[in-house]
Amino acid sequence: MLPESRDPTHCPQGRCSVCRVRSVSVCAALDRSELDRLEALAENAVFAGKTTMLMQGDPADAVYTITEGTARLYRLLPDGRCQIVRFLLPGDFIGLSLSEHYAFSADAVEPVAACRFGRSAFSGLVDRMPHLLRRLHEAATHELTLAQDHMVLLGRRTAEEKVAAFLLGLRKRLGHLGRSTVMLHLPMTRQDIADYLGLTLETVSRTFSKLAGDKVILVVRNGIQVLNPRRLEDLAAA
Amino acid sequence: MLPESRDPTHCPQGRCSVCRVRSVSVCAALDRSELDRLEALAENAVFAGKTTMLMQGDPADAVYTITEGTARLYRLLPDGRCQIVRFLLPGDFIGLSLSEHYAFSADAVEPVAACRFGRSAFSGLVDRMPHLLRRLHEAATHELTLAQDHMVLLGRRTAEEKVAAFLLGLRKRLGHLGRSTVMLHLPMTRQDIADYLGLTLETVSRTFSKLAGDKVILVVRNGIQVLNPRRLEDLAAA
DNA sequence: CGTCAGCTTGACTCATCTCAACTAGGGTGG
DNA sequence: CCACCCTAGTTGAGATGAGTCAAGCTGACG
Repeated sequence: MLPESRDPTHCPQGRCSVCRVRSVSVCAALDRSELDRLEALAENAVFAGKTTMLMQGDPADAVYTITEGTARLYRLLPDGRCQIVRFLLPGDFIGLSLSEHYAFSADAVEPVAACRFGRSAFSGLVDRMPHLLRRLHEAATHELTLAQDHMVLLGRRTAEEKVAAFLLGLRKRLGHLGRSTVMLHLPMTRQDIADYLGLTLETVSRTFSKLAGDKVILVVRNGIQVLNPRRLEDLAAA
Repeated sequence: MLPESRDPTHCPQGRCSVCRVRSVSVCAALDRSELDRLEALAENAVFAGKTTMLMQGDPADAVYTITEGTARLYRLLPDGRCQIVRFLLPGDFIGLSLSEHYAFSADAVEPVAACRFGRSAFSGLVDRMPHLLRRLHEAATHELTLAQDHMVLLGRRTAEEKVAAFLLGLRKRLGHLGRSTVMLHLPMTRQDIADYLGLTLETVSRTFSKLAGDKVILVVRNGIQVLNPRRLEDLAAA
């Protein structure tokens, strides 16, 4: 199911210098000798699809950089209502806050490979490398900007605008990773998309159908194809 | 209209050492000599109620610490729809990202006093003070956590839960600042609250009336009184 | 004392949710 | 290799929470 790039020898001893997501991850801040020190801390971690990577409230003993696959980062209300705050793609970092406990839960939505760093060791490294801290801070403020975008979406957009904005956002991120921006692979379920957009799975499904009827997208197995990106941008209302 | 604490001599030459919000602001990270250097950069800024402090997209020439008053931090959609992402209270910092352009707009909702720092000078100071950067990063990740809480609220809570959660959140923040947690002063309009909660002003008003009818709160001029905090917590659905 | 912004309330509408039936693959075990 | 089941997705019909539109109230301010 995984692309060949994720064979288990991809980064066996934490070979950061040949890491394919380094340029888009927080590790991009480091020079060669610093990378070596980071490498000493790195472990490979893999998670099967639909398994839990970490849970809100658990002691945060590790931080991760995703190297392959897709994860969902979410919060639960006591009655089971779920809000996905972000989908994680290769290059994304988990544990920016360096705090003692995770503030959210994370699941693999498809098989995930990640680079795992012990939190206290990583935190020590951050203390000794101010530009790694600077990079983490940039990543945190970037996420904050994304979070604000998402608040606008959740609070002030219609179902159709939400779905269009979701597809465009994913398209952009996949483009950044060098993936196709026409055939979007959607490893997550309709329920996941609904939990991300503050909708129900039925509304997501109906909206896909409507966009397909309007020839803006084509719904295919495990994904969608973007037929009319311009139209999609209009529908997303900036 | 302002409490006496905001007389214009409060911090005339940027007297950080006697600043009343220092302990809750990012400046708390600094020791005496560092504070002196920060002081050299500080200017006082005041903004009348209902005036714009800064606008999304503008060059970010300054960062601020709010010392008095309340501001709203928001994004606009092209058609005028507004989402307030956060209300700023004394101690809150604007400009965590240190980026070249503001990613949001901010208005004073009541008269605001702030400590103003030129961005490039402040950024230079951050480069020379790693624990100030650490503090900024902590503040950024804390805001990220708040942003995630707010996404859950916007995406998955009912109007009543939203209003209850808003009141409890404000109550907690005001408590932190040593203000009353029974009589909550609400300087913002119903429209502001609606734009914060992803509702309409009518729904906010109706929900206040309903909570008042249930004797959970009492609606008074320019604020509300919390009659039954326990009940309010139940209604907020954690 | 008149005007106006902010707030409340009512009546009605509608976008989205809820509940439910049905379809399509994919995997599993006999 | 087929029959079954199970998960995921689609679609329909009806319910409803929140929005819209509109009227009226009230205290602040000039």
